[in-house]
Amino acid sequence: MEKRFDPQSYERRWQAFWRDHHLFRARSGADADGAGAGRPFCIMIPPPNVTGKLHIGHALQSALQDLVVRWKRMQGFNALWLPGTDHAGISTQLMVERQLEAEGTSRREVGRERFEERTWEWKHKFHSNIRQQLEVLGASCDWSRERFTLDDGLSTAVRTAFVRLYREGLVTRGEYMVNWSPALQTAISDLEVETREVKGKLYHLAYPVADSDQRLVVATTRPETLLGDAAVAAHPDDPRYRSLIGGFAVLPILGRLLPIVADSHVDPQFGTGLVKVTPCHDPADYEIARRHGLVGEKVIGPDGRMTAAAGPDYAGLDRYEARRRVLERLTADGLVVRVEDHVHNVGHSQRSGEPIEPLLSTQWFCDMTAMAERALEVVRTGELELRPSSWDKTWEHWLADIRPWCISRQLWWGHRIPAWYDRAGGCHVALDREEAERMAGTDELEQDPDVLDTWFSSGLWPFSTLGWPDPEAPDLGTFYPTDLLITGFDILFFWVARMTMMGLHFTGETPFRAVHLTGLVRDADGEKMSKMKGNTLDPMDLVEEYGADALRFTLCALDAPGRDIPLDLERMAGYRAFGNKIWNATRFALSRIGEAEVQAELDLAGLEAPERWILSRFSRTAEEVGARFESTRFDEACNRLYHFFWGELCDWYIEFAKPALSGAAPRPRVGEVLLTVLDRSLRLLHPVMPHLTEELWQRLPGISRLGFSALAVARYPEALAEWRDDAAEQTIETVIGVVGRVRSLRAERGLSPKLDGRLFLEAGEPAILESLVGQRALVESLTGSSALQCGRAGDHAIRDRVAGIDLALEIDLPGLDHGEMERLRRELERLEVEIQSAEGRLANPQFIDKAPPQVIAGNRERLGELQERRRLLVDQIRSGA
RNA sequence: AGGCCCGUAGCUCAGUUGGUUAGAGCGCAACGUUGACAUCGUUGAGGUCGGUGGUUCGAGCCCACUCGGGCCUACCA
Repeated sequence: MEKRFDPQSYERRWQAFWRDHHLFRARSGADADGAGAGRPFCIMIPPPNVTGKLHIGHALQSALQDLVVRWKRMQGFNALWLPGTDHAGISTQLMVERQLEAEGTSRREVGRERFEERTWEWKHKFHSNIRQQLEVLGASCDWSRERFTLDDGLSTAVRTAFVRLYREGLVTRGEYMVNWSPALQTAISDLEVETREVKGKLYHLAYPVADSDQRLVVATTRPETLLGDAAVAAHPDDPRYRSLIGGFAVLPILGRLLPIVADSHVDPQFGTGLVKVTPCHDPADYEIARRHGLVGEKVIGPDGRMTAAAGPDYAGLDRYEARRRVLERLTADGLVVRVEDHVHNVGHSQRSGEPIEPLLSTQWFCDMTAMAERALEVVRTGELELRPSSWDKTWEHWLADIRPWCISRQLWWGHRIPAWYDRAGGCHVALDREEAERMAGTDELEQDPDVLDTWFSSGLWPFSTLGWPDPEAPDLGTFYPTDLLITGFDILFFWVARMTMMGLHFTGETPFRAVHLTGLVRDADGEKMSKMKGNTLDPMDLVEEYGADALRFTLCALDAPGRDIPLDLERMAGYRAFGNKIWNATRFALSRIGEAEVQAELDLAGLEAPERWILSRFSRTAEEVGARFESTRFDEACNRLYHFFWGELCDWYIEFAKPALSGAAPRPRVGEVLLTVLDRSLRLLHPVMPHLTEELWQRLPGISRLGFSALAVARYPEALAEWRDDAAEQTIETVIGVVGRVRSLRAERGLSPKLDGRLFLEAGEPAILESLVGQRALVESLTGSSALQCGRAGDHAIRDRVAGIDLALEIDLPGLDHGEMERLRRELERLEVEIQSAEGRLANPQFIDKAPPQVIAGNRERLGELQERRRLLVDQIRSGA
């Protein structure tokens, strides 16, 4: 076996092996019902945007999903991890537009049809990228079931869903205030708006009162919208303006008369207590205007420029240029009373970054209230579990106050809205054009030019990918509802909530039983990764440097619930070293076990304590790891795997095995046990480190008789009651305690490990002493001592007490020097403090009265041990002095 | 404005239903290498758990207040 541990040398090979043997293909329909098919288990991938390459967040989620699906598969489940990609309307369109721009043309110039072709070409190119990257990570997806949100099946699902919602009256078309992105030239949903704090100005502007020489001062951050004002409003109880209500103000520049109205939305404390009302360009003003039956002018167009309604001086100007001009004019007219600095929140387009423009616009909306009600309920009842549950309140908060979802986008890349208009303006919503023509009674129809919000199709993902709306679809019957969703908290509302609502609405069931929400991957300093900062890590680079398994282990081990993930490369190097450890432990075993083979069933009869100990520890570990996988505590599962393999199997058991394997102190079937534990350990680790474990497992002698074609489909280990052995654990724990203490004693005194020492067990419970003597060979070899015996050592021996045993190390050494004396005195002081506190506690009648008996007994035992150590220490100091 | 999360060793983080002796990895120090692994081994130093008060026989863990950091939701022009 190669001495060097080199993940690059085998990772791709096993990916190809798994793929070529179709090990990850799930069974459905009649095939899944057959004997031995296993219960179905399904995870849907959060489909990455087809535009890009995978980032580290994808790597995290893929590592976790793959862990779960591999684990379930090894448990005998008919496990499906369904992969796919999302067409990602806006970002894909932007990329292709950028490409066209580089070619000196534009989407409008090439036309819709050609543009869509170009985008499909783009899609094909990047799509294979993503698939390949997932494979490099070791993802055990069922590629035969791969889906794309724009493929035929999913498009049918999207149209079906839209038509049904329309016929149910939940999807409607109408003119409302929407978030408009002037850069993208499309409406966007509330979720795609990100509020940022902006340092701006608050302008106090004077509006003359009609038929009076009075002036009203309004405060606004957006003077340019004045051109579209429809009123001036004050709070009804504001005494300053009460007398003016019902009168009129004169709109500066344009000279229009504006009614002065009372509306309780106005905050008398803010600004001047007077608001200019611009119904078409401010959501709050829109509401005020609606309440008072006012209409306003649209003075800003979809392109962010002023419209003709703004008057000839401003028409065609950019909104910010118009602001400057309006201010100039007002200043000249002496109407700018005051300008204050003002920090306020402004909505920005998440995609394109520019301030969004609230605009009155005709769009398609989906009423979410009823669906949200059910989504709330399933979390309340536990039918759907959010992990960690701290997200429950956020879920409540958002869903309880949900507003209509603007689902139409003025884009070209996406699902075209299945609505057709006849010449008379009649709207026909249908599954396809033919149906629409039948409904309209004419073929002179024009399809709505808009497409649907990308998240509309993503919202159907858990069932559209399985064949919905076909009720007979075999995959749907077998795998829906799915079991677990693993995704980032950042798309809880965008995606998880919408899938839940749509799933409940269309299938009557929650699309998954649990959602595991991951944090954000940050750099080692906890900074958010961003291209701007240049601190991004490309998972493919990390695979190259550390191997996919180390990357996976790191990501899984850092996935603590409700926390972001600080990705520390030193830590990843540590887990690569863990791989090296596993590699070398296996290499050691293979070189020393002679004819031994892995056993399917281990005969426990006649095994000695070290063997019984490691089997018992393994069984316990398997139980703990399984429980933590089940509860998606991947961090804890990984820590246990790490500590078992390194801290127990390598640090102790292999050391115990050495004298036995070398023949110095033979024990029955030690090679067999070592190999079998190794086999089971590799299985246990496989879901996290699939490549390394497969590579090593395939080399173990005897695996061909286990009946598995690969580790990836071997049986996952479970806790075995017959492997549990408390007596062996107790014995070996004592050995470990004694060995550790003797090593400390030597190290503290600076005694070379080569100096032979004679180890005496001076006192202790006879049974424990006996079991320890039974492990004489181990204790001697691990402490560098000889002649382990019960009995009294010479006066100058070093003495200590551990695990109820008084031990003494007799070694030919010079007397204690001053420094060592000091150290012993400090140790004594420390002991005194602890003894005092333990005594105090035990002397407290209330403690004795109320604490549970085990706690009291534990304290007593500990006090005894402390007192005994004190006695030995005092002796030591006396004899040294 | 409302909600959520975090503050534990030099760094990054664990710490289950409160049980008295707070853990890990990395880093650091000393020692160790012909026989699995220097991507290693052994030993060690280092925290009183952001602060204050409370509940309790007992608090890192529960409660209140408070300071600091982060995030989300929200139409104050």
